[in-house]
Amino acid sequence: MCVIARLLSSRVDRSRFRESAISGLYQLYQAPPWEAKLEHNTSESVCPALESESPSARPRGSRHRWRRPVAEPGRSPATLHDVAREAGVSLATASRSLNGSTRKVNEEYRARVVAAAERLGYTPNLSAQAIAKGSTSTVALVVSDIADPYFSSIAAGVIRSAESAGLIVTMAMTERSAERELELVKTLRGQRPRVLILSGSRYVGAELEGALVKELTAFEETGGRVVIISQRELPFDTVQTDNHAGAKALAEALVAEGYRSFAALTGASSLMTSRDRLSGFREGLAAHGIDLTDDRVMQTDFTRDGGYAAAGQLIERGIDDLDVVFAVNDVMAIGAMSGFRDAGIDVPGRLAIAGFDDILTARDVTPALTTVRLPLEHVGQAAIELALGERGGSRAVVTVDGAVVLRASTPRR
Amino acid sequence: MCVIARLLSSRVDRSRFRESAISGLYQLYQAPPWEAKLEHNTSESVCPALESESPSARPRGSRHRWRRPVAEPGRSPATLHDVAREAGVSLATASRSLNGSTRKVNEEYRARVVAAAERLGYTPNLSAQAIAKGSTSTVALVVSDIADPYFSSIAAGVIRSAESAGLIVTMAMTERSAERELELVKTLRGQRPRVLILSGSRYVGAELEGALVKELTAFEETGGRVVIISQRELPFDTVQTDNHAGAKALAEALVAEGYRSFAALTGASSLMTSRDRLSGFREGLAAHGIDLTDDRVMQTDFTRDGGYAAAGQLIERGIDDLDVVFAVNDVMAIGAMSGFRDAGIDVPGRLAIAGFDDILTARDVTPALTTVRLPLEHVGQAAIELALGERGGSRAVVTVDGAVVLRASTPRR
DNA sequence: CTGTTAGCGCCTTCAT
DNA sequence: ATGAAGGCGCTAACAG
Repeated sequence: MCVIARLLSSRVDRSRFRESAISGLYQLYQAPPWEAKLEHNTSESVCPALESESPSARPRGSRHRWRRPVAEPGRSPATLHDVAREAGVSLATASRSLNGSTRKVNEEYRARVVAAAERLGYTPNLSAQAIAKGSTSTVALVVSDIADPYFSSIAAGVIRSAESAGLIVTMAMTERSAERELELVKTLRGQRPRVLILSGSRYVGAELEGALVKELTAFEETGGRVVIISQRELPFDTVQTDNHAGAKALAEALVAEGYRSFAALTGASSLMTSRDRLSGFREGLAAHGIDLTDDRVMQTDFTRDGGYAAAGQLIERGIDDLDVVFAVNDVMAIGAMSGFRDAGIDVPGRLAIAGFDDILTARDVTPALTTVRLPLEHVGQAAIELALGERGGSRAVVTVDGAVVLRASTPRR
Repeated sequence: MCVIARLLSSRVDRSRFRESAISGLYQLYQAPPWEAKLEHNTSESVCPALESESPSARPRGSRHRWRRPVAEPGRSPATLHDVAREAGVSLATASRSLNGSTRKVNEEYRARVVAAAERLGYTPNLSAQAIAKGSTSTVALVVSDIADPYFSSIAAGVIRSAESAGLIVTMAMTERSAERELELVKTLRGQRPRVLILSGSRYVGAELEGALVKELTAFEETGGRVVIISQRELPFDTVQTDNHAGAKALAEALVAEGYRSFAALTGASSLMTSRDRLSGFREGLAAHGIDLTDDRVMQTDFTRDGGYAAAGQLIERGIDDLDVVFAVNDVMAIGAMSGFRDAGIDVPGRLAIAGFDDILTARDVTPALTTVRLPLEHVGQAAIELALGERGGSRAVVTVDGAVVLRASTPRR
């Protein structure tokens, strides 16, 4: 039988992981974080993939090893030099026929070189090329958390555009820490990327911001391009989302739909994105004479789990006087939705809910989520275009507007 | 008013985008793909973020430019040489005090160097370091589509682990094309990464596989590590998910829950992941004397939209004889769920549904999705550990098992 | 412990 | 059109 107890004791899978753990890193498997996440959803049961019933010949969840003709791993990659020698031409000719821009090389030689390269499995060493010509073809992208659909959509846009421009993308995660962000920027600068894109909310009154700006400025002064995605607080080219106007529009739309009593779920007060959206929402309500008082604003993590938790807080506070909850982003809204559902509160029957971003799954939850649509992939694309466009003597700011999307989570009332 | 017509004509946002489009790339904004996606969900209405009502001073959705003291962008980054000179020491000393492993340098000199570096905003050129010491500190990760939560979770695991090991991750997307995958591997090899991780389903009978294996083998023979995530078809270290057993377990669990009449949604028959899961599921049913005939297997895209479309196909075929639908992955299952919902079919009342993977949002849809849990972040982590572990004379295969998670989408019946 | 000097793999004038 | 040689930024022997 499949019982909750099995899951909560988390014995089931751990044993499997233990076996498959890489020596020396064993402790990493002791308490897999993904198991911890299960705690707030106790209405599920887990079956141990029925191994007990399938006495498979091959042991599962373990690490197998068998002989393989492994080559001496000391050999190093073929170099241009090797190719030139193999083709019986000079280094310069090889270089020219393989990567040189203006083809001024005898077709026969060229063919010989290409053949030799093919034979040797030659791939130009990008680092060497970078250092020789003094410029790379990489884009460095910094996001808060790639597992968050907001960022993964933006990243998809960035990567897609970058690739079609022949650029390689390197990515780093700040885990929403300003310190880490600064540190990452420093590290990434070492790559001498052509472009450095910083995605993720800016912080208010950030003391590290000075250092960050300094770092980014230095990068820009030495030929790099930086693009910020989110707020226009930093003095660099920016793709900005109009959080304030979007939230305001949403508020007004909700009022138009008949809602009168609001609550809001926000992230840390230091996150500008959260702040702007809340203030915009407030302003929209105020325009219709509705005051969103502080006791109706719950602050939690800017994440799905934060939203889930906030739902609990709100329930504790009492929801009798509410008819709709606005979460400053979709993942929070969806988390809250699950929270309400697990608490037996009907959405949207008892409480309507709205978010912001229009992440991919917003339309797949039930009820489908009312939100402010942001064309996330295009934001990423716009960032690349901005970076690759000619650099004017001035700063460029692209403002992307949101569009309110009313869905089933906020029915007319 | 906000009416569907506004959305379908897609005039609303396009005008905004037009303004914010980067010159020369205008056409990219002509028909934003994200608008196209709206078509199959006609039960929503979009408001134009009320700009008509807010005569804001600053024009929205446009590109602003204003003067900025832009430095001559010709300057190049400070080099170690510069630092050494500035500090009045030799190149070697500077190198040693900044990056050298064993600190064997006079504390006073060290301080001087560090100060000079700070003053000059020096950052070591990673390319130069790479080429000088003959090894980089990057991990190249290839995924099908980073916007897919399955891959973004794996990527998060990879990035997190890599970063804590001091490695930088570069990422590329195949968009599920075998050709592109091969091409990307060739390009990425040029980075001379320490590790090359290939994520995403393998293909059956892939004619390009030979070339891919050749490329990867060459990479490995010259000191690189390659790790495959998915199937064990390729002769390299692998983190494998036991798709067959997981799907089989799910099938048996569903039978145990009282289900008797099944349908399945699969991806392209060339995708091993899809194939394995289907065959496992079939086997699980067969064990209980249930035959999943071909007319009950719908083949579509391995994506959310594929699932959505398949729901339509299934409805057209008729669902009277079905009581549960198994989709070979969660995004398809969730897409199908939306498809059924939009068609007015009650899930799970009329039709139950189950997926595979346990992506983050599986528990947030309503009803929460029954699935086979895969510890995705840990898969990414395991890949890094495998790659960074000592290289044995043999191939390593880590098999990650799934655990059936029964949720509300498949109530006992 | 510090400085000098070769390279690392490649591109790019500069002659030829 | 081709080849020889210098240099990109840095590290790693090697002397001192």
